[in-house]
Amino acid sequence: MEYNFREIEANWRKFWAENKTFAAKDHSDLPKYYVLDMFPYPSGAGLHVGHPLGYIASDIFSRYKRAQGFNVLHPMGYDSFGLPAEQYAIQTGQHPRITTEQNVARYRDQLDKIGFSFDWDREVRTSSPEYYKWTQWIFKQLFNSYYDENQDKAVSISALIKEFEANGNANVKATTDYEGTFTAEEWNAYSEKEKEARLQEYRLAFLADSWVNWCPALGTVLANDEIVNGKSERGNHPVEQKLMRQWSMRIKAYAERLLTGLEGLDWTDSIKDIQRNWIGKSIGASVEFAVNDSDKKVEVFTTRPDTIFGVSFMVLAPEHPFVDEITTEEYKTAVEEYKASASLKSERDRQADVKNISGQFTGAYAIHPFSGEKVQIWIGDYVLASYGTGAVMAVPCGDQRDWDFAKHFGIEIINIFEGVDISEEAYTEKEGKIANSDFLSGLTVKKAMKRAIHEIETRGFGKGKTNYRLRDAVFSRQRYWGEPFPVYFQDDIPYLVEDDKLPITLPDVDKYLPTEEGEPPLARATDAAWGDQLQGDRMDYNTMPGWAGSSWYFLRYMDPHNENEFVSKEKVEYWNNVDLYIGGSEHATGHLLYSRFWTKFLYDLGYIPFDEPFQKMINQGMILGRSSFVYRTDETNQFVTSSKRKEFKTTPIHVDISLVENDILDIEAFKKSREEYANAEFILEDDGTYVCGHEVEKMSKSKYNVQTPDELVEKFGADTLRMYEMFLGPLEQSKPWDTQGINGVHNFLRKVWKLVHDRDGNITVTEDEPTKDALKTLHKTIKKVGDDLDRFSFNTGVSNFMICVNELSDQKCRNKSIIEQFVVLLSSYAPHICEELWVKLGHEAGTVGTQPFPVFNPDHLIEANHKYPVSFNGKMRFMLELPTTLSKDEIEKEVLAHETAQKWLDGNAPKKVIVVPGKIVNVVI
RNA sequence: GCGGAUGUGGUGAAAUUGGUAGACACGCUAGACUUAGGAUCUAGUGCCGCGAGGUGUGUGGGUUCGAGUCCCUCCAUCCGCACCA
Repeated sequence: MEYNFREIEANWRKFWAENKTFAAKDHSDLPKYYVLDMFPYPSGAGLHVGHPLGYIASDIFSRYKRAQGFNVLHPMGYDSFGLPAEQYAIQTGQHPRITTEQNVARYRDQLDKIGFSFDWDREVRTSSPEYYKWTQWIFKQLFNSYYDENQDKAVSISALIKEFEANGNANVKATTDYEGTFTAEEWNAYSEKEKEARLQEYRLAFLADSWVNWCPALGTVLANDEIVNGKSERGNHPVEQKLMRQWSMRIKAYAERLLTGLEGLDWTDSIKDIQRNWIGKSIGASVEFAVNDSDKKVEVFTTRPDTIFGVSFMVLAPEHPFVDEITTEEYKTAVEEYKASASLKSERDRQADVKNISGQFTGAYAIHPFSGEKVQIWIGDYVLASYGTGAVMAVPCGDQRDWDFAKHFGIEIINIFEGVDISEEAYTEKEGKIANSDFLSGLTVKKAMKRAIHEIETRGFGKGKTNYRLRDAVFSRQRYWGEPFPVYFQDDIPYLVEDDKLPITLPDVDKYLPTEEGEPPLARATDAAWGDQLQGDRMDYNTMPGWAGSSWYFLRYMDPHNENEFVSKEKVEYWNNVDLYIGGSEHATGHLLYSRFWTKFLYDLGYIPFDEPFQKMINQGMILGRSSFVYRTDETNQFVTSSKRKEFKTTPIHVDISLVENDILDIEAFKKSREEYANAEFILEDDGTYVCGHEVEKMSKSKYNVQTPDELVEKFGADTLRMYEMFLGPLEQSKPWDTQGINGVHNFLRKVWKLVHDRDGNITVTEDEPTKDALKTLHKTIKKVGDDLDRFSFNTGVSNFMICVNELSDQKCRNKSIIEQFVVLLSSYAPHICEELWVKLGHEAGTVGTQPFPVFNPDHLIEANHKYPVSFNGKMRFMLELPTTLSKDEIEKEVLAHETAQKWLDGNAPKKVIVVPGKIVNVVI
């Protein structure tokens, strides 16, 4: 009887679903292990073979952990709010909910076919009201909180209001955009609107007029991480800066904790570096420079306060608010012109155009706070308005950009470094000694920094300061298919909807487009559509961004049906954070940063007992497509086979990979595939076949190189697909998809089947004592497979199974106990066939997954002899089998006595002989 | 420019602490068998050479009895950041 994978797999899928074999228990004496996949956006295209790669790895690992005696949480869900469903709705008028449901059903069907051990009773969908009720609830907590820098955590805003009422903001140290001070009397005299406006500057979720990335083509604002090279990540549309009243998240408050928290995480260095870079911490000082003949003070941020005596001019960003006020009459026109030309350049152009030095003197002077000397104030577009204070103190001797600027405009360059030549370029090393700098002269850079900050602080014109590049995250989108805000407006003041009114569900609209006035689609909803959800003058028309729902979904899996809390304390305390997270690295600055932020926030409020969501993370590589090409002649419209294409002028054309097998084109199918090919002519290989060319590219519909898991499951079975995806190479690496090798893996499973069956399907296992060889093979495999799983080396795991089966087959092993343990070992990789064989070997159905992982016994690997590779000067010359009991000297004697050794020695005595018992022998001559 | 990752046969790759480079698989070559099946079996397959042998892990150097692995140099590819003060 042949290995009938179709029947076997269908049966076991049904069995697992009916028996809820993989349901995770919320209460258990077993230790817990939480394995999580990044949940997918259910797109209309369905899954291709690249998507399940990580899911297969995490599934194997989950099954392995179960075998090791862990209570494993391994859930799956859908990040089901998003743009494609909405774009489709705009085109067709079909509600995105319907599209989404269809796509989810398709995904589920595809996932089910691969035999994952997900606990489907815990499925979450970010677009379901039961789920986004709690996304809205978390938003409310953020709105109701501010960041207290004294306690270094988020605290309820009501505490802040009390403090304002009692003492104003004099004693408050909070993360805020508000820089002024007010007394209790002033606060209490504020109108409600004024109070709320002030509070907005403290809340962690707040409404503010801010410069946002507006994408006209998508009709919405975007967060910084949603912009790649100045274009929208989705659709590659242009993005412009626009001042808009938007919801934002004060993620800046968590900058330091997001940075230091990385240290304890088992993530790749590259992702950690990307996050560090994104947060962009720099330590230095803020210093005020008084403007001559003015009461204005220009604040600058510098990382090199030690070089303050090297300041020979200052540069403001052209957009700096002081520019107009300080510019002297004489320079008004020139400054205006410069500002105008700078504003014409987009941020991106300004960044691209690094080599062109430009700037304009304002006519104004600043007073150096220490020397009291007058320094020129310039404007220049190399200073960015959005970073630091939008102004720099220019130290040309120590900063290359300042040096270039000074050279270009002929400004004095003061050298404050001892024994360093700065005539050709600036000295940017943070080493050496400071000179020519009053009280800093003679100090090392390090000491001078401390001293400078100390002096700046004691003399009262600045303070030590840490700056972050991380910007607050824009949190509203002008879209339909997202979470509505639990917010209504009364007299333009935002109010939160009460908890018992949550969720605020999406109202129906007539069109999924902005209104004529440019309001978001939700503004189209009639009062009737809002129903009794409507409060105040109007509801908030924005929806939340894609990352809202995904920032906390890993918590909901722990308690997915809880109607009273987002997660119960008891359950989150048991499951704790994610032990292993598998997903792509493309979320480095988006999802992975925002989840960490929300986790820390919920931790601060005492709702969860951990402040990092994902302890260990593995980023799987991308699976690339292997495109096939036919070559059409430019003039005669013939198709030329690959080897002869150089004889003609041809254009390569993508051909659907389903029409190609082993690079050979199915000519008849090709002719039928498109009308224009129906009468195509071919120039063939000499053997009469048409051979296609190929190239490795990203998998995409337009390149006709998409391989779906469905067809492979149909052809070879899920177990083969699972093992083949793992066999392709290391999980983290990107690799091309190539179906050619899948036969090898399929044959392996057939060999496994044949270990247990004869040709007629009879079970052939014997119950005698296992042979030494079989025990050695098995235990070698137990050790290697276990070690490989522990280091997530899934590809070498597959090789080890193959080696094991090859050896057992060679040994004609039919021993039941050996085969049973092998089946248990293999069951995490190929669960269907192993369940089937397990039952055939006489065990209860569905229990192979709960068998303990086989225990490695090193005794079985002990050998009487070792085959020593004997090298001369490091080059292996021959093998010599010797008893392992021999001493070093005895080994040396045996080796040198060997006739091949005599040949290589050629009568000479060896200079030295290195013997590593049980390993190698090396003779030096 | 800065930071990170990766470079090994025709292909995907392996080599976990420095110890037989290329396991395992694909592909290919030759043969066997035939209940013609995406079957199985045998032998071979890094490169050069009939062979003995030589040579070989991106380049060049170093440490070592011994280097894919450790150190230095350079090159290529990919990813992230980039006038960040």
